[in-house]
Amino acid sequence: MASRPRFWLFKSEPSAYSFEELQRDGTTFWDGVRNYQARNLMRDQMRVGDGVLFYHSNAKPPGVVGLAEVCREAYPDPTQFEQGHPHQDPGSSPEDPRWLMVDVRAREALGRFVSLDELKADPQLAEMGVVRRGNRLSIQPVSPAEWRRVVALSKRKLSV
DNA sequence: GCCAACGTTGGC
DNA sequence: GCCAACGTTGGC
Repeated sequence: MASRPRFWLFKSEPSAYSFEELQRDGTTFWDGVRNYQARNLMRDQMRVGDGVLFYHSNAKPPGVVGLAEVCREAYPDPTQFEQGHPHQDPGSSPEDPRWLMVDVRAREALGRFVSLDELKADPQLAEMGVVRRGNRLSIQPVSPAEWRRVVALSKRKLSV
């Protein structure tokens, strides 16, 4: 079988669920993904132990705040069946669930916050999904080199 | 608040 | 199957 991604970037709006909350909770279920591409990545590629860059979107500034890992593989997202839930999907049924989620567990916070500006400015990260304009995918594969680079940046003093 | 990017929906 | 309309994302 071909190699699969072992690292991911998960976007979350900190006003909805922040990395600090994940650290407090320890683990959480990643409900609410309603995009087929992101669902397929979870279903087909994501495995327990995969690394997760926790990214704060719609934040000031946006950027990567911490590390986490997948701790349970894809299973049905119950919110799709909840009456009146904002993520309810009347077209999905428990017999054939359309939407899945994984569980994630907090690892450590990064040495420091690595902003989107800094990711964009780094030539080694030019191919990273999150720096590309218009990329709205909330779950993205990250290469091993990109993972190492982001972690390395977080351990380095911010050059001004 | 603006708006570009992009996914989804539905008429045809 | 095309594509215009619409809704959402998310940086700025």
